[in-house]
Amino acid sequence: MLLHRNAQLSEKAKQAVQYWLMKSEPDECSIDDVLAAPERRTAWTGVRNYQARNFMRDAMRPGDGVLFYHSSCPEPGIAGLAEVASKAYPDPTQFDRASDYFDPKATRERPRWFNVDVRALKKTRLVPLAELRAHRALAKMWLLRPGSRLSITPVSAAEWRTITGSLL
DNA sequence: GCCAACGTTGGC
DNA sequence: GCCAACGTTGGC
Repeated sequence: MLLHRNAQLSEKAKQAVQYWLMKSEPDECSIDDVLAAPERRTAWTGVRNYQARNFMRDAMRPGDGVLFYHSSCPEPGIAGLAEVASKAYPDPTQFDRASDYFDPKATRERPRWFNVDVRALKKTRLVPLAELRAHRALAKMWLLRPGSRLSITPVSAAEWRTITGSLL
């Protein structure tokens, strides 16, 4: 019985859905753009920050929940819901000389940058950054840390519930 | 366009 | 390994 319960628990821990916030500049790729794309899906290429890369490469799993955030725009904030749609794989833009994201130090044998695919689920009302800041239950969100600029940040299950349950 | 906060690069 | 210089992010 004890063994059985432990097995169930560890299985549950392994499969627990994780949550993320991913920033995108709407001029480049908005929630509408992804919803309009084939299979409502896009490759999250172009991330050139090691911490954000590591989240994708080492932690993200298909099915993880994603808050789709619009940044560097007139109304920064959460604009939609999405999910991780693939495991991480080498970002093809690092090998493309014509790409802004070309990295001369990356090789196919030793890729430096990875990305996942993201599938858009729905557009939501725009939840402005100021509203997130004002919400006490979100005080510890990574996004809201002073000076935080990371384009991919973890979201706790409690934060996810707060946002999807009472803000959207 | 400003600027604060970070991250990266490269000389030493 | 230090650290100054430079580049980038991203809200305002």
